Amino acid sequence: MKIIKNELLPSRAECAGSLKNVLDALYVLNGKWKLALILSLVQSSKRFNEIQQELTGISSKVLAKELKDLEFNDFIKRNVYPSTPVSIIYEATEYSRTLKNVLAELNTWGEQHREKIKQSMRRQS
Amino acid sequence: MKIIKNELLPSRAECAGSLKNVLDALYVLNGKWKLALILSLVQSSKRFNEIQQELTGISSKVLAKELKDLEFNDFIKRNVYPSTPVSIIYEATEYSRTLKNVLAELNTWGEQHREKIKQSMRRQS
DNA sequence: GTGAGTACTTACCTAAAGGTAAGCGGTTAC
DNA sequence: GTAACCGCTTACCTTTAGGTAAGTACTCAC
Repeated sequence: MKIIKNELLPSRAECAGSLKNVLDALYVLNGKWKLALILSLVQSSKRFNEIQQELTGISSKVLAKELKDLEFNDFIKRNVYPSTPVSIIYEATEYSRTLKNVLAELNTWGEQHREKIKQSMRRQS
Repeated sequence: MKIIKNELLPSRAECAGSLKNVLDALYVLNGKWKLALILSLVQSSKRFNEIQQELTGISSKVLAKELKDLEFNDFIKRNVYPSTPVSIIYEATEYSRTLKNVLAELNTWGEQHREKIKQSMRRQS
């Protein structure tokens, strides 16, 4: 196999750049729950138990950990309202809204993907 | 805190739906390398060693596993060319190209995010 | 004071992800 | 023959994610 080298092509550096960008994005957005959690709070602010009900399957331990992590990374804000009893509301920050397009695309793709899986299951049976 | 229930709001079901979509998408695209690997092969078909060089840090074991996984899920195709010695070229399928928008958004966001991190590092020092 | 709800924390455990290093079967170049 | 390159595989080990179950500190309703 011949490999044609063309150092003048601008694509090489661009490709490496986009690869790095995606890798960097994945680094903060990793894990099973992070993006779903951000999406949930972008849709509306919620309390701990409300989130746990919406993200069925997440344990309180993992939820607490992820919330701390997201707060540390400036994706969400933890608001304590001094009512009696105190209510704690988690809300998405402006920064997490910069993920709007990413989330929208993942939403679209996830829907299509589920359709595809369904159809390949039908074909199998 | 008063919770105003409004079952007529269409958003509730839509939110749950988009959450499910995102969760489904993340289910197949999980892991440290999967999306980067797809991106790399969407940009151009490559051989095993070429991929390993581009995704600096990935071990041959993990790369082999991820490639098998992605092939099984129809994201990539493994082509064996019977030249001497045989050359094995991995290429992205049409299906992996449906991730184009997702990857583009992750690319954009990842770049912005790195900028943000850089600036907050400067502020700290 | 008993039970329930809120927002967690803690201890414990398992499974999976992922890394290291070595090897292997083939080919090719010297 | 031997060294090197390709495309992996294997054995081994560490780290991490993530789950379970219980508990805690507080408040409120009854």
